[in-house]
Amino acid sequence: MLDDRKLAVLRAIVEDYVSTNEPVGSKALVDRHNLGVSPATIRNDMAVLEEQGYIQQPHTSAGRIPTDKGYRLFVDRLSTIKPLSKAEKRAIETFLSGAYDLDDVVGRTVRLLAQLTRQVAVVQYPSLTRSYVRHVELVPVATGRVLLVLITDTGRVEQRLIEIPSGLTEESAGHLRALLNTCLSGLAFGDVPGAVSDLPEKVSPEERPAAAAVLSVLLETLVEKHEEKVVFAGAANLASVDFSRSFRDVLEALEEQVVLMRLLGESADSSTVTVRIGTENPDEGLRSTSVVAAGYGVGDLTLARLGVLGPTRMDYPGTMGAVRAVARYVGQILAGS
Amino acid sequence: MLDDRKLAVLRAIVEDYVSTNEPVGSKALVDRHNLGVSPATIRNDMAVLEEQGYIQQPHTSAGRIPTDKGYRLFVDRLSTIKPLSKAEKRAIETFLSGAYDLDDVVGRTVRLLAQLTRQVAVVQYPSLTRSYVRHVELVPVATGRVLLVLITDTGRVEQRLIEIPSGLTEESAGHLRALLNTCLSGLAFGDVPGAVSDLPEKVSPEERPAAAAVLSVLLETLVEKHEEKVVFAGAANLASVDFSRSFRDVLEALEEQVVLMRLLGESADSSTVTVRIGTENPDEGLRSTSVVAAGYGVGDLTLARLGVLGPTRMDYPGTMGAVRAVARYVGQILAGS
DNA sequence: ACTGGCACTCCATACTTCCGAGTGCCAAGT
DNA sequence: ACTTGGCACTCGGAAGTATGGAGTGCCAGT
Repeated sequence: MLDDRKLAVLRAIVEDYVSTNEPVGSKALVDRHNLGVSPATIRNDMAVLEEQGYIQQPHTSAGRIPTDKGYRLFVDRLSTIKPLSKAEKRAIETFLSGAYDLDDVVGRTVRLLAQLTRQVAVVQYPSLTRSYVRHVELVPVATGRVLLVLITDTGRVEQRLIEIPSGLTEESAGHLRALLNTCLSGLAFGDVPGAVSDLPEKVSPEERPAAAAVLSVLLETLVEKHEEKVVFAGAANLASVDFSRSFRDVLEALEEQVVLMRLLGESADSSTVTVRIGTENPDEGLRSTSVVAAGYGVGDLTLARLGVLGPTRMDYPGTMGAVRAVARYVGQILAGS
Repeated sequence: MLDDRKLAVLRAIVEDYVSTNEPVGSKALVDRHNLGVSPATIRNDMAVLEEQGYIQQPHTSAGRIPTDKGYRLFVDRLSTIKPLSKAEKRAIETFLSGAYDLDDVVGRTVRLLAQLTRQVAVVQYPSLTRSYVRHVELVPVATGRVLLVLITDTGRVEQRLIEIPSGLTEESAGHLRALLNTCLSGLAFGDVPGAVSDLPEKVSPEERPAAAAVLSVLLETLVEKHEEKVVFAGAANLASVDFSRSFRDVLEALEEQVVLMRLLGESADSSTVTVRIGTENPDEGLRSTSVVAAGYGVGDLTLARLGVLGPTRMDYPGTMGAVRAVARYVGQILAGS
């Protein structure tokens, strides 16, 4: 259907269009890439490519630009992920190694990725559902109120304020804390509900209401609606590109946690880089953007995902390289802490 | 210098320009406001106002628009803060009352403020320097590593990972934790350095290196460079306005914590609403924006600041009303939790 | 199957025209 | 001493009008 030269032409069109941001014509193509044939031949090829839906012309008598389908083919078959330069790798290392807690790691990562790709970076916090409980803390903060602090093995710290109408003495709090810790330490979040089901029976009757309150909050807000946290950075980079859609839509989408989560997609294999192009995107208003994402984690375990959002007219090989590299380094950092 | 009618003219110009976004001429003025004089008279007044620097014309033979100085006069002497409508107040209450921890309060607040004013909202987390220590926690997370968790009376939870080369037994950790808590609980952050200076002497020699490590982190990253956290929301609202400067600058500024902090300014009196207009702004690139900010806190104590950033061409009375109202409600919420 | 030639299309740019809102100023009125 | 109507003037923006060039499709020739 598409012989080698036609594929080469498509590749050349994508590359030129990405770097110049202008529709590319047959003449320009043979000038810049040595294809060994004349413009007329290229024109015939381009006619075929257009018929198949890989490229299109904005107006009659203008050059061609790739369609989403064209980018898809390019990403799948015509390009390879571009490794970062030594300098870039070093930059990543030095930039990430100074982090002192999880918030800091995530914050640095998202800024780094934005800077590296000159696009909008999105990073998800290590998922709670795939983490393990390291420590549970109960801190009475006022009469009738207790702060539940939960620390995971990935360094994530979650807090919830709990109302305990019956009050809770310092002593009972200590008791309950000890119980919770022995019960939960080392447990995967998914196993928490089963492990605590019989806990109310283990405490004295007067402590039971408090225990129930704590447990209900624990299960409700932490386990069931396994809170996923996502941050982004580099929105300023959107300004340099002009989207067909007013990029108000894009900014709005970015500020919606839910959309952001869907954007990164379900984690397939850990370190595989996935690309979603233009209309492949679930979200309205992001139809003119592409998302390059990858999972990150420690060892085989994928903890969460991170990625980059940019115009469909994007340097896919370079972006994929950056995303892959950053994902790996973040995994290393997390493993080492 | 400026008689009453000239002031009325300036007020009318500001109001009209804010609502129409078009330079306003003498004819339009007398039509829309019943000033009781003819356009020619207004023209004379406008000439004076222009000479004094309160208004300017974009081009010869165009209407006038206010200068920064004009807005300043308007805010200081020609307008009063506009109270919110009942419906808006109710919206604030219901929206904020569902929050379950500090992160949630701040997150909701910033989104609420952005929605209310249709501009970019900025909220600072309750300042550590003005908070009190409620609880200190030490959690060993791996050999040689301890997580220091610090909880303030405002519900803020800070965490730092600490390397302890010599290691720390569960027992020593408990001991140290108890010491820290008795030492620091209830203390203002400003008083922490003094209170811990003699702490190393109170622990057994083998625990001393660990104690020193913990203290150095505590003092360094929490007290000295009293970490201030700021978040923003509503960047999408920037899209509807077109700034003279490419708003890339604005977005960049928004992603800089430091700039954001400076933006809100030093807290003067708690609930006074302050306005910084255009060039009064410290930051380059925000010269075409104005900031309306106020402190919030519990009782007399100002914990931090929040505000709104928008174009100088802004509905000051309305924005000031929204900022003031939200600041008050946040204070109430914090007081009640 | 490829290539050179050729007529055609159409976008972008630049240039011109034209209208009207708005101004400044002046002389007359109160 | 203000205020006002009148008037000439300015200038930006919209709409219309060339013009050039990049790019195309097609065809006949190799």
